[in-house]
Amino acid sequence: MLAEDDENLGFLLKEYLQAKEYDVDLYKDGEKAYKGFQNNYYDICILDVMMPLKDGFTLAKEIRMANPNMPILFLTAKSMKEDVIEGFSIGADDYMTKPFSIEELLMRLEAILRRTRKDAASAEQTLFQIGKYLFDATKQTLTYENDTRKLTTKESELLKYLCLNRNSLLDRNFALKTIWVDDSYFNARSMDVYITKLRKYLANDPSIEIINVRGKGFKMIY
Amino acid sequence: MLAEDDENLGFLLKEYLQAKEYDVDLYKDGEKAYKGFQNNYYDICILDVMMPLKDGFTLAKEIRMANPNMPILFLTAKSMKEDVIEGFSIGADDYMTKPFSIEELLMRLEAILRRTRKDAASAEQTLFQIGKYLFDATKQTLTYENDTRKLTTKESELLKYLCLNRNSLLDRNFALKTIWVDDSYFNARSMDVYITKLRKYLANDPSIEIINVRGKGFKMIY
DNA sequence: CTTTCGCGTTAAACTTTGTTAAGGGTATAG
DNA sequence: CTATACCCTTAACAAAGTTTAACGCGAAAG
Repeated sequence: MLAEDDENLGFLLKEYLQAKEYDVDLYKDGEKAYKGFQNNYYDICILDVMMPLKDGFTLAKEIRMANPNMPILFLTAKSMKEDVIEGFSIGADDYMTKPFSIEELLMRLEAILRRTRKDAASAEQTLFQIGKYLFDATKQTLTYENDTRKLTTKESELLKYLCLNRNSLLDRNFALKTIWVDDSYFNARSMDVYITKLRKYLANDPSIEIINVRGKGFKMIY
Repeated sequence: MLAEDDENLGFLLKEYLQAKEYDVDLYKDGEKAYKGFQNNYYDICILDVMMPLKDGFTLAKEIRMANPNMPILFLTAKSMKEDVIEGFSIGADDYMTKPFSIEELLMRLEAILRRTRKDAASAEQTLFQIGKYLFDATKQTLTYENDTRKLTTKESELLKYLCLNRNSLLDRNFALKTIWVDDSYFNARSMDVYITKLRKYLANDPSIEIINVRGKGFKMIY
């Protein structure tokens, strides 16, 4: 979503981004932009600050109210320090002052999308930072400072699912069915043994904990 | 991690960020920085581009090789368009040209951390100040002065709901259904046992009370 | 005033998990 | 073909978490 009241600049930006394979909707004032936002799903909002009817800061607040994670990039002639700071305090992801290089805008836009899409694509994630450890689920290695340890398949799978559920529960039966194929009593005990092993491996960083939730599963926090 | 060869600027930045409660390690050339990176866990890397021994771009490539998710912010006197573009192509999250406002740096840094920490922090409130106690619902810990006690899952859940209803009623049946899944007679008695436990844990600060509302539930006041 | 009911508290009973070590199977090297 | 190493499971006992039981008390109901 692109909200920009300067016709020339707005059109130019839209053309440029479309040439880069982005789908762009251009709105020429803050109110139209907000209506457009409500009726579409956008990956990112590029907002001019000074616009008729509703300014960019107000618009951004409303957008963030509706969707706290929506990436926002401000685009403005205001370069006063206070404005930049206001922009970021609203929760902007980036703030560019006119005149700017259109290529730089693209770069910044992609830097933001890279981050925000990573979370969505995280099912494929294979590299995890666990406190001071680095865990590579593909190579099945766990590194602490200079010390790299090779993990077995089961260790690695279990740790991966704990990572994917960071700070929330990894359901016991889910883990058993995915990693151990069936959730028998003995497999459950086997999983407990593996939890003990992982706790030992991760003991160097005391901020990492694998907490048991009785009857439900485990959660790893850090 | 802060890599900056200009002594004055480096020191100033470090001081400023430390005043904002960040832990900062300052490195004065690219090679020292890389060694530091390997031996520590950082949340973000702030890299000057022109540095002795190893420039910022090269350093960034090496860092990203080791950890593709590491947030990187470039800080540089180079404002040439090609440099900005090179910085972002390496995968930078932001790029600031000198001279810059130190407050803006902080804002941009926090915008990046906001995104990358999203899963950790955003979900819901997890930290509660209960009188002189500090309660962390994620870590399941209750701290009084220097003494930290680990809570069990049920203790922690119950205390969390008491906190969320501070000074107002936590409905008995609501708590039973959310924490104990069903509101049978025995579960209700179990909850009473837990209330007793929490009262004991919180006894050090007499201004905290968990008051029973006969037939309705409990309310915690402080 | 007496009875009933809900809650406070403690401790025992029961269930699940933690931990260590031994056993069993399979791949790899000699 | 045998020996070894490695991974995973099973066993056994210890420890922790949760529920149940029992008894006492005081407030509400009759």
